[in-house]
Amino acid sequence: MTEPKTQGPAVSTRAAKKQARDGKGNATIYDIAKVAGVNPSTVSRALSKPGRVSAKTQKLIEDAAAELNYRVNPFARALPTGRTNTMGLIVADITNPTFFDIIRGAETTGTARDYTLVLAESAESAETELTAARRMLTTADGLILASPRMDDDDIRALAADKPVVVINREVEGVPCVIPDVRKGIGEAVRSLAANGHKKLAFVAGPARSWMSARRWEGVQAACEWSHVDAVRVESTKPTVDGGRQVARDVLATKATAVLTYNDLLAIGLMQELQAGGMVVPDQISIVGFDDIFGADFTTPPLTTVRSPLGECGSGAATVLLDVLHGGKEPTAPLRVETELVLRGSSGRLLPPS
Amino acid sequence: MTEPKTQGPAVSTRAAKKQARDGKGNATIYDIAKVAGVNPSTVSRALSKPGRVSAKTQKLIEDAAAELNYRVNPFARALPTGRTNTMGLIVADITNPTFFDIIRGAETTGTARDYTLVLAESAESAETELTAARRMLTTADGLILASPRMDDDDIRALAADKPVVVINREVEGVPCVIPDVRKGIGEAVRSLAANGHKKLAFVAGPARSWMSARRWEGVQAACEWSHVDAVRVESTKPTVDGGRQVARDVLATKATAVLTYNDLLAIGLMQELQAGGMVVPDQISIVGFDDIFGADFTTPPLTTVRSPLGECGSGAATVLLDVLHGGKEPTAPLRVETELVLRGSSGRLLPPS
DNA sequence: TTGTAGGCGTTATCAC
DNA sequence: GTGATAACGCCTACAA
Repeated sequence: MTEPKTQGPAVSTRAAKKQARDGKGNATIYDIAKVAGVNPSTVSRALSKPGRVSAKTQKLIEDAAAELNYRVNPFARALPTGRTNTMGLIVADITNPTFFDIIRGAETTGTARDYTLVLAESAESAETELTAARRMLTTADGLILASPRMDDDDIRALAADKPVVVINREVEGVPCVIPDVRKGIGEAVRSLAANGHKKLAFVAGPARSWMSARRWEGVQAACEWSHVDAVRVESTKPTVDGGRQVARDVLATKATAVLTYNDLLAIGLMQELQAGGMVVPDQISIVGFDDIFGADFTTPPLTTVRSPLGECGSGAATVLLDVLHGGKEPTAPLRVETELVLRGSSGRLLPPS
Repeated sequence: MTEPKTQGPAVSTRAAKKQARDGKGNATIYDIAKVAGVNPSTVSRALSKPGRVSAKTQKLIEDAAAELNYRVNPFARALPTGRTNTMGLIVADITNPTFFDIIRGAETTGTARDYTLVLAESAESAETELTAARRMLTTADGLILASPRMDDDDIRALAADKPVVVINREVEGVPCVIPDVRKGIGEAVRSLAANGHKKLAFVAGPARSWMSARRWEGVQAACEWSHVDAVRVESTKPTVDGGRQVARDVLATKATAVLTYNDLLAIGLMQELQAGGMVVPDQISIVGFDDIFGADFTTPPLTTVRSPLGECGSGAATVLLDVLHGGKEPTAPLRVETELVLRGSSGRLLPPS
């Protein structure tokens, strides 16, 4: 590198490096054993379960390991044990910001406990999802499924193999982390009712989405309680574009307030309505779901029912790791709370002038 | 296990499953060999490199494998070969949408070539980044570093071990994928100049960011060409919040147009300026960088210099996989083009009324 | 407490 | 073209 003629730089060095330490690759427990003057199995014990070895030898071995810059070979370890210190996470759509916080939450708590996160995307397809899940389970110690689209039975089949935790959906017999939508939706509907709204439209999400069904139930219940009419509108896809497309149907309902399956739909819907000359919230109130990144970029900023996504991700990871470490599988779903984030896109209806 | 009392559901079933196939775990090439009546090593050959075995035996083996529902054990395979069909990706901040598209691009092209993506975050710390990178390299076949913060030498050290590809930064001797900022910045500055702007402020990114330096250079060059004054303003962090904080300094420059290191800064800056009563773009034009998710949520929607992030991710993955498959390391950086996305946050300056 | 020996599932290097 | 056999690096009874 420091020499004049730097031709194929990295490649050649790579080969050289491999040849270090007497022509072998990385240091092994055998090398440590030799240096420390003990048996390889003692090294193994000292390095995996401290305490099963005398303090003296322990130190001897640790020093030798440090000196040789030893690092375990994960594959060699995985072969007999099957454990890889790895957890898989499958999301429906990597670019959907809903999952960003989930990913981060899982990654952070995983890393904190020395687990690596392996990520895959299902592209909103139940089939791709199952394939990815199967593939991951061959190498990962456990799996987190965020808003899975596959059947309950498929999920249970996976869970029968290795620990699985589901986010945003309840599957009997499998540990789940689910936002409890009632509080947040209740707050949203009450706020809308207090502002004089009598009819509310709910823009639903994907048909296979368990969460969409729960949210619709929650909306109906809250509306009944607050004496508000609730009508349901179907969307084509849970994206900004889907929100634009559904605008026409929403208007047709004559509802003065809209609650959408997620923020993306809300943002698209708002854009389309505003483009059509409507004033938000003077002529129509819009409330989203999740409080994703960017929800407050809009004008007016989006009122939304926040799901603590990061908490879901870290909660799922925690449950998974606990089970992996011999803990019992939680029998009841881990519920996290939702809350209304009141911003500018909802409010009092202005009388038509 | 198959008995009536199914208490802890998943757990117990899991144990049962493990016991299938004569008490052993999954089918191995030995099982296949037995069924097909050949030697295990022949099975190995047939399954890994088709063609080294007679067509007849090949079929025999494949049938047996299918029947036994055989799947390779990645660890066993990795042990002798060291290959894992895995590539690592390290990003500075998982929740920064700049990286979303990069992640997706890498994941998609990786999956297409049967590689799994392993993800880690450095939390904007050079140290954490290096640690994560080292850890990944023990298990992954190669590494993609997106906007790395560590030293060039550290990167080269990693690259000396296994193939590494860098995104958003140029490191001598290491394959890189970098957006060429000149075109996009040129378009932006010319557009601003055409709208009568005479003085432009550039809000810089992190001091360690290679990209920030390139963008500042590009801005200076383009401004010189267009006879526009360019002044540089430092930011505390490349986030929405950082954008808000820098607003005061930006105003102090008396510049009528601002180009920020990234969209996040631009959005925060715009929010703060608007909160202070300024009208964008009538009183000040704002142009961001990257065209991240949500850049068009703002009012006015953000004008920005788009970097093809997804392309960067998939390009990096492609380069990495090519090298992994025996290709030569590209000697020159892979350059992708930037372009101005003209939206509402930039335009003609209105005379003070 | 420590050493011995066998195995985890695959690939690679030989012979045949 | 195919079969035997030795690694690969670590774990874990079992024995000492």
